[in-house]
Amino acid sequence: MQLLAQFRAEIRRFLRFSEKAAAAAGLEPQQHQLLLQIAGAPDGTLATISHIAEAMSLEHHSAVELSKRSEAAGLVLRTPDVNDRRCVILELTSKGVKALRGLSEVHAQQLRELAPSLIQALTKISGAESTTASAVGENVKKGDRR
Amino acid sequence: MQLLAQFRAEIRRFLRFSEKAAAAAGLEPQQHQLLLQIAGAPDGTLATISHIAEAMSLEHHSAVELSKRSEAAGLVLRTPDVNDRRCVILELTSKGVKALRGLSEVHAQQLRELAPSLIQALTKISGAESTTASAVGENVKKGDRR
DNA sequence: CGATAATGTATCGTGTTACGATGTATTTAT
DNA sequence: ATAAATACATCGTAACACGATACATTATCG
Repeated sequence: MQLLAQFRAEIRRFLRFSEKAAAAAGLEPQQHQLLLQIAGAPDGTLATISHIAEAMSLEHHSAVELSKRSEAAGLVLRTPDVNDRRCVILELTSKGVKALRGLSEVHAQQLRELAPSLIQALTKISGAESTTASAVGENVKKGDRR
Repeated sequence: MQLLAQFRAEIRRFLRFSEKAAAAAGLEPQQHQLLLQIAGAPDGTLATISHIAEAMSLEHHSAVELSKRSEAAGLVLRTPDVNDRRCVILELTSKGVKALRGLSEVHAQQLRELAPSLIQALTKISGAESTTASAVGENVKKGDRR
């Protein structure tokens, strides 16, 4: 039980670090993720709205909105695909490239620090945590803590 | 570079699974996290607003608001601490306990499935990903994809 | 070949959530 | 006793995602 809680706290710490890093770089958190997924598109492919929606686990219209905000922020370029005129191709502007580079650096660094405890939590959970049925509500009577 | 993107996509998939699971149980995602962190408080301690804020990486006022919404939803109990009347103790209602139990079950299950690829991504990143400087913008000319 | 389905993107209104700024009550330190 | 620190609360604001809906383009099928 506490395993799950600890794992989530761990992940949340990472995400919160990420949010702050993005903000420090002048980006919204999701804009950073958009840049990352555009740059991280599989080799030989260009990012489309649908690809982003899939990679970011968003509905397509959320990806549309995100890409437009990011375009307005000068981070990405949206160009219609000439081959399939239903598609819109997303690419990074040089500003987007620079922002992403800096962010990727600190993120990789941070992940090197957090990886051990994350891996440990994951290992414990996938190994143990046979059931949660035992330990919900195993708290303590009011008064004797701290 | 793609390593980071893949790792984030992986995490996002898990979080999205979690959101859906919470919704299916009639909870908001953050309400679920609140329950989890209340139940997951360190042995011998009761959850306070500040503890939750710390565990969830939130500002205290966000934790206040979350706890109030969750109280209104009948999931948690907020009782003033008699020892330190600045504090508010958070506990699960039986409804909260039930919801959390079900959710923890499916989450542990899901994590057992996702753990391998998450661990793999983490390992690769903390090992390799020497620098991100190489592969930003290594995309492909428009036209030959898909 | 023309109607219909499927695909990809777009728009709008709505709700959740988190934050900063600010305020109040309680406890601790000097 | 007064100042400072701690813990919680309130309010206005903004990001973000979603469902519902719409429209254009491409695929498919009789």
